[in-house]
Amino acid sequence: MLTCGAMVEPVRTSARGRPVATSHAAIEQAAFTLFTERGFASTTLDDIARATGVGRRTLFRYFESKNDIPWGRFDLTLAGFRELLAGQPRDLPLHEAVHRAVVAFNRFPGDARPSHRDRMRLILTTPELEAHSVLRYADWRAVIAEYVAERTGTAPGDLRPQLVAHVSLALAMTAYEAWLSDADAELEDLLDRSMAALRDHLGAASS
Amino acid sequence: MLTCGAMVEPVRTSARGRPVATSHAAIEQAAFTLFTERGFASTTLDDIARATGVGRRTLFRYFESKNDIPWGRFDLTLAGFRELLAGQPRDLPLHEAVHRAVVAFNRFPGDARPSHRDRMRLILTTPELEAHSVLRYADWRAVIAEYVAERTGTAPGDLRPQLVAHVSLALAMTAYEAWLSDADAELEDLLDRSMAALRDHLGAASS
DNA sequence: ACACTAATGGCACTCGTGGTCAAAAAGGAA
DNA sequence: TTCCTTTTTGACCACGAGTGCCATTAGTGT
Repeated sequence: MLTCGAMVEPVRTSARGRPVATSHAAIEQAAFTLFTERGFASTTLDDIARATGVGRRTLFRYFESKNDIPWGRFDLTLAGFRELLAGQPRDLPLHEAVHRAVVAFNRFPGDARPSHRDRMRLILTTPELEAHSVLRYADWRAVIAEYVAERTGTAPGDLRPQLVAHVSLALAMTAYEAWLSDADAELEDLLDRSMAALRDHLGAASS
Repeated sequence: MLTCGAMVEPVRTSARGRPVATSHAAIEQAAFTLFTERGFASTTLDDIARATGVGRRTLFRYFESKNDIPWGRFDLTLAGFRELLAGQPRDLPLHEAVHRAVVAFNRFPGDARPSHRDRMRLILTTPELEAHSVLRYADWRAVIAEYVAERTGTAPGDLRPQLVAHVSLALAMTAYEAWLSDADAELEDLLDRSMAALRDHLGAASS
């Protein structure tokens, strides 16, 4: 669902003016520590500001809202997702291409696995975040819809692109939830198994 | 996605004590008028309280939050959904049974169509509401998961029930969004077409 | 030293939300 | 009628998220 944000700060255009006092990554880490200690709701923005050593007002220049903090720089990772889709072989069936890109998008280096899991657990088990996340998911879906539209010669808003986007998200969510509840399962396998379960459910041919 | 709330107030057990000053339906209607006039965000709870003629504090005894107002008494309609599922012939393939129940759940008497559409338009085009709605969707999904679990002899939390629930929601969302953007389309047709598009996408047999 | 620039952070304000509690408005019993 | 019980109401208060405004700060370039 998300790559860690790559932790790259968007290079300042000129070196003029007052230097920045913090970074997205710094805020994110300080906040995440507090969230796991006291819980998301009982951590105030004042707490996060104090922990980061920055004014409360400044936090809002890095993140649009408290709910956006756990997602990090998700927007940056969507560019990568777009590339993954574009890089799929054109002769692959559409559903296969989308599925492979989704799987690739959620492949993480082994050492990043634990933190990714913690992050997703926070997001998927905190009601406020669960709700807020649909806005991120919408961006993610848009990337898929665009790709499907391009390959089928339709508009992104048409039924087929939207359908594929929504269903792909449904598969990913199913896999993620299973991943969180089953300690030693591979996310990649779960994505495949979700897809297989869907085909099976609809009584589809083996592909 | 939702039936209008049936507008039934939960009968008071005894006629003692101070009588109620308003009802869910009254608040809902007053609020909806304001929402369409000034927009959701710029309508404050004070506005709604004033329009309904009750204290602001009282609103919270009828709805958990401002975001809950447009959904009305959705919880009550889920009971109906559960019955629709239970009423499907047992010899129907599972995917067919679920699909028919979803279609039936979203069938509305002709005269309720416009208001239902206005309500869904508000919910699906207001970011705050779009986000908040996932909590309602989760309840809706749980109903499906339970049914699938019961028919397949699994637990509601298992992969198959969760998968079917998520995908069913994806289909419904796709249909609803298409319904809102296409003035003269039937929701029922769109649900069928979404399902057909999914089967087609996966290269499934004709059923 | 001086101007310029960009980020910071304090202040004040609105609004949603929740806790507490006295007052209001009914019915029933003496 | 009068008092008691019951239940809802609504006022008051507190807290936290989010936002607009603006003086301050800390750099760079001349």
